[in-house]
Amino acid sequence: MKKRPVSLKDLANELGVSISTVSRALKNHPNISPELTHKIKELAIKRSYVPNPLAMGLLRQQTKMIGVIVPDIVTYFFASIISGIESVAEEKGYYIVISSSSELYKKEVESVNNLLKARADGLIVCLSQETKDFSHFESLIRDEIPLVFFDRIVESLKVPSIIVDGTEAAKNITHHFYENGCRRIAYISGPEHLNISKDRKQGYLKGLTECGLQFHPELLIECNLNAAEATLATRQLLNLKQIPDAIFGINDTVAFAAMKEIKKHQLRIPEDIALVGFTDEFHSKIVDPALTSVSHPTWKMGQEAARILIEIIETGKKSKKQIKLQTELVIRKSSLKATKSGL
Amino acid sequence: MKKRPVSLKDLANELGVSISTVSRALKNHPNISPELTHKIKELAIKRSYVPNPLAMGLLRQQTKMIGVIVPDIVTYFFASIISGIESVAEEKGYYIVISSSSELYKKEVESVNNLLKARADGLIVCLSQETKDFSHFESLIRDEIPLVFFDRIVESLKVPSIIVDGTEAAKNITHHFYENGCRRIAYISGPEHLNISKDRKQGYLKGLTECGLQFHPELLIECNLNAAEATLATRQLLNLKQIPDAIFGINDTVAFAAMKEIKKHQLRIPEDIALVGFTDEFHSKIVDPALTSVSHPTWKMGQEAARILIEIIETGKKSKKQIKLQTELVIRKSSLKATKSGL
DNA sequence: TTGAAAGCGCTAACAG
DNA sequence: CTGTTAGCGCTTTCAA
Repeated sequence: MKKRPVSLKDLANELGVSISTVSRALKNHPNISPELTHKIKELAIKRSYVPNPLAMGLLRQQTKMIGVIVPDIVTYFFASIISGIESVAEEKGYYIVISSSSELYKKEVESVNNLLKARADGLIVCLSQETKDFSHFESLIRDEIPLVFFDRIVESLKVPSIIVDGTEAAKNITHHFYENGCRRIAYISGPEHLNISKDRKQGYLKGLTECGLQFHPELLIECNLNAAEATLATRQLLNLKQIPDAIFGINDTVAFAAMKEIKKHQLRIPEDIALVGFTDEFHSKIVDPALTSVSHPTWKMGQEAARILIEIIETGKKSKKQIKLQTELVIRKSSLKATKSGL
Repeated sequence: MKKRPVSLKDLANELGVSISTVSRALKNHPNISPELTHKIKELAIKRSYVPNPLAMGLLRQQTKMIGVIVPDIVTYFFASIISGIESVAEEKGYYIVISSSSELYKKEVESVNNLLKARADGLIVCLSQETKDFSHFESLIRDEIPLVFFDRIVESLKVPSIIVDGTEAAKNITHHFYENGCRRIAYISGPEHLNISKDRKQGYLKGLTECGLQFHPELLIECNLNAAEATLATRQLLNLKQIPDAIFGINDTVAFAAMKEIKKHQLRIPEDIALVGFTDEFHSKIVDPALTSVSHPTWKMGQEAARILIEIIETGKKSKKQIKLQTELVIRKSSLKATKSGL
């Protein structure tokens, strides 16, 4: 049985003063005599008084809880964004509750509801890959619960969001492939309804055009963002009469799966097929060959998301601020076909 | 500005009854007429009434918050344990707040304090690798805050814990190496003060003895649980006059680093050096060659930890239950030197 | 300069 | 069967 922590009342009783006096002294209210203030503060420390957040929350109608919904928690990408969120949350006196949707629409809805029941002050969300219906978010907006999206967002909803410039990044990848002598560049994309799939696809196509390459529909495969489907997609590419000489995976999970499948087919990376991923997971450096990937300013993404959310929570101002951050192509062995590039 | 959610009072006013009547009806108190009960419940649903957890918490002196402190959040091992914790927590009406110590003692202490301030109902903790002083936990115990350790525990404290049988697992690894023809088996261990280091070391030594192998002190290196130190340790092993023909890493992070370093030295895995990790991370299958590792019942570990903690929270009973789970050696290419083993 | 009282949302003991 | 009241810990008028 937990002991009851000391309350203002306890301190008040011990000193024979009123609760309000103690309350005031502790927040340096000018109307309390310096001596009393001092005495009260001393006792508070001695008894290790900590204000009861429940009582404060009840009074102010706020929990200081920020709900964070992510598709998964086991990738460096999300873990790092969460870290960023946490760093500013803590600084501002909030704590975060993480909820993983496991890429499932149903679990995402559940998470929203749970967080709502727990009276979270606001939500930071990255959509699950299944999510096509947004009514759970619309009702949040209706109830004016502060909400911020990141990475995978709902474009039709006027909600602040933090994204990266996936179009630019994908375009750069295509150019990088081209410069390394690749001419049949394949793209394993994600579900078409996700902004990240669309953006990167657009960049891919743009890059092809800029490089004077023709678009071959059979080189663009759409699949779910998991290893199993990516393996199948890769297999499909490798069974083409004319196989690609480069593959761009929409994320590193996809690229890792592709790498495995390419090796299985006795093809060399990058000599036969150059490979590039996206998001730059921890293990990009560990796989063999090391995977070229697109690193994201994840920490910053998290921080920005938290900053915007807390701003909305505390000022009550609505915002539709949309922040687009730039990424960086981290070139490693998996895409370095040409020797000319002095790398 | 968030709208105030509906309260019992709102419902009571709308129906012209008292608050307590509404409260009772909603929890099927027998003393309320069926019709009234029905009417009240209907309105509650219509207005989507949700009880205010802050008010409940204040009344019952509990937050329904479970604090979870882990060394990191980005490994599959911890992410999966957290999942397990979450599953039973949710079932029992608790939510969890995850705090990462980043393997830092200072951050661990901070996390404990934050969770304490937030009035978490209990804590589930895996020690940071730096932690040697346990006063922050002792004060928890003094205040009778329910506490459960997992994996890396404080043996001197009488606190319930969930661990795996690392001794048995390490012994099996040694045998596995031996059966594959290895005779100079090295072990890259973690900080000596951690129970996991000690347990596995003991198993390693036991295994050597059982296989009739001599212990060579230069084949046992103690390092911190990170890639940089593991790389150094591996280098040290590879610079020996007589290099090992097998390396056992205390976890997969260490093993991955070793793998990289071994390859760098132009040695083949497993032909020149067999390699085995621990915890069976997601990427064990992705690296080349696939890494033999020790898989943990992570989901179950999390569930058990949560179950025990909640039991303590709700019954107030003290417990020193110690659960030791078995692991499984998952054999992959990195350790299969011999062809005789029909695998 | 300090205290008393109301109220945040809820439950439970006590009256009717 | 239903209402009134007190109280969980805290802040904040309003009184003194």
